[in-house]
Amino acid sequence: MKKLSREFYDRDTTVVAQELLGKLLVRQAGGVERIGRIVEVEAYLGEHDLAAHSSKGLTARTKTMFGPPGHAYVYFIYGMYFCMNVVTEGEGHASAVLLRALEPVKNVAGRTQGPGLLCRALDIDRRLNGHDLLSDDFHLADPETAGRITIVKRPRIGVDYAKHWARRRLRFYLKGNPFVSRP
DNA sequence: TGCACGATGAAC
DNA sequence: TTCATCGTGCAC
Repeated sequence: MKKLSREFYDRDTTVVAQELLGKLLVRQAGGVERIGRIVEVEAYLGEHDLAAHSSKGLTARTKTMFGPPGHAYVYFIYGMYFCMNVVTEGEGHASAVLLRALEPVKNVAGRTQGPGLLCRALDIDRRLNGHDLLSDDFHLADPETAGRITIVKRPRIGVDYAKHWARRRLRFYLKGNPFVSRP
């Protein structure tokens, strides 16, 4: 189980998003190591992408997205949930990949089908915004047990306000996986 | 300084 | 389809 490198994240966001499928999210908190396999993601392609928070420009909230790759962008939404992203590409590109669903692997209690639920299950909240994903307590890893997978491409969820960007198929998930939030 | 609304999830 | 619940961005 090898930790993903900085270089992995510093590439085209649609490529990183698809390659994240099947990877492991590792979170250590309170002496417990929790692990989930990524089965659904969405790519957010920078300042031009009207669905991306970074389309508002550099603000206190979007600061992490504008930062270096390989860091977590965690935000609070609808007054009750947190969502976790992985920052991609070079500093200033303001792109990221939203983790939408996990398949439980180790010490995962509660459901993980959806961005808000997976954060709750893995104890991910605002404290982890900007956290380096090459750290020991919070990172992604390669399971190195690669099997054949088929990737399904669909429009992103909940971004109908984003004009033509709403139509683009930037949501990726593992075909047939029962933990995908909205197959 | 106020206010509309959101990269959600659950209930009805 | 409605609602819980609050931070963010933008209008005033």
